[in-house]
Amino acid sequence: MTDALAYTETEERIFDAALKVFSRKGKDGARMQEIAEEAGINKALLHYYFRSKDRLYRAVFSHVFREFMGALRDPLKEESSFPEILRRFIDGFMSIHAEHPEISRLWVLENLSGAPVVGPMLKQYLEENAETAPRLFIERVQSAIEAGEIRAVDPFHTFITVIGACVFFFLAFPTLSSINPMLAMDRDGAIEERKKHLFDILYNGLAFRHAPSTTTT
Amino acid sequence: MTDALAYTETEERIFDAALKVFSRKGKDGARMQEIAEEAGINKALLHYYFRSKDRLYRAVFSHVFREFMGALRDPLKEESSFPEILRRFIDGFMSIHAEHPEISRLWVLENLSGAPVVGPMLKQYLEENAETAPRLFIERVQSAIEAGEIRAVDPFHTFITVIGACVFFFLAFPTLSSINPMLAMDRDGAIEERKKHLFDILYNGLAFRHAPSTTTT
DNA sequence: GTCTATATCTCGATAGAC
DNA sequence: GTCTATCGAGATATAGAC
Repeated sequence: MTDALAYTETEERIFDAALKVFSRKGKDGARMQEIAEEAGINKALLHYYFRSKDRLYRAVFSHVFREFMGALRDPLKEESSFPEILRRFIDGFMSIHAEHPEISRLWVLENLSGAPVVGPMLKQYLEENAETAPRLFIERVQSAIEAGEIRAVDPFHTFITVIGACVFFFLAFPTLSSINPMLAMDRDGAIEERKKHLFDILYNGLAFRHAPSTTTT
Repeated sequence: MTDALAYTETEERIFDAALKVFSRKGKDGARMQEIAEEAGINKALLHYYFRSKDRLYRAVFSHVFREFMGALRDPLKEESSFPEILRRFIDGFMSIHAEHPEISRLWVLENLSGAPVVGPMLKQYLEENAETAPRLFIERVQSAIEAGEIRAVDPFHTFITVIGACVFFFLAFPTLSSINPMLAMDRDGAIEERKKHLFDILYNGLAFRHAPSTTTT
């Protein structure tokens, strides 16, 4: 995170620390003291830079929001075959999470407490932008159905299924590691395995079981 | 929740209220005052029954844990064909969440903060019980593969995918409703739609695309 | 068992020295 | 810009009346 922003070094340290703590405990559960320690400074400096806990949270969340929506969208704009798009979408999505699992943690925490910040933010984003990730994904699925490339599935539910199957791995990582300790022992290997599995099961789930029913015009 | 427990009526009210509040804000973010108001009593009574916030949280979580693991396991013990088992597993899992979305919220919150309570609890549960939901699910998938009923997928990743695709719908419900307002307008209908979609895409994802490669012996 | 009142502590936020 | 010290609100938890 905090890649290309007009932040000083200290602001970045605070920002990253806040992201980490907020994504573990949520806005209410997070402690300013813990964020300060994580950033290697003291509480007073947090307020010097961000005035209040609420402003700090909003700054963190809105930045993460924009980064995330952009990263989700980009692979969907490429011109490729449907399976190739799907593969890149899954790979990209998993890679973002591998590096920054905080993003969807923060997002889910928002949802659990009724989405007070992300709700209005997303509403505005969807109104102002034509090419958003969910819309593009749904359009891609619809085109593929119309072209006879995949079965007639519900595009929106397919979107939820793909996202959910990707994200859940990171959301439930500690529990899943308790069930299968190999996950924690070789996290990177498990993520690569998971990318392959996801494309395999999901594309197979979308594809026709026998031959395509229509010929492409 | 709180179905067949030796709790008084007041204890149940506290219990349900605590589950609700903990599942929205997490253990640290939850306020005893809010739990008391939700239960229609005052703070002092919470401490009378459960001594401390920590004990209340553990009581809530361990009960939810047992209920949940049992409900997950039951459909996997039935004697049926693989697709029928899968369908019942998905339907049952979705129905539990439709009625009690707090369960997986609480579980995910635990994971986000490093699983301090569920980690040891799950470890002990897996050691003491032979027939647990993850184990049974994996065994079912393995048997189906060996019988030539489905493709040779990774059973553990398949478990994660099925669970994740089910749970994410509830975890991200507010966000998904922003994208598609129909979800919130007809929640029950959307859940039934989702059950159908999930079985369709996941079973199709597991099945052979052409004919089974081996004949059953 | 259930309440009010209060003790004690922790948190977010600010004041002020450097 | 960065720190220490501290205020005041709000949190958990307890005491004690009924």
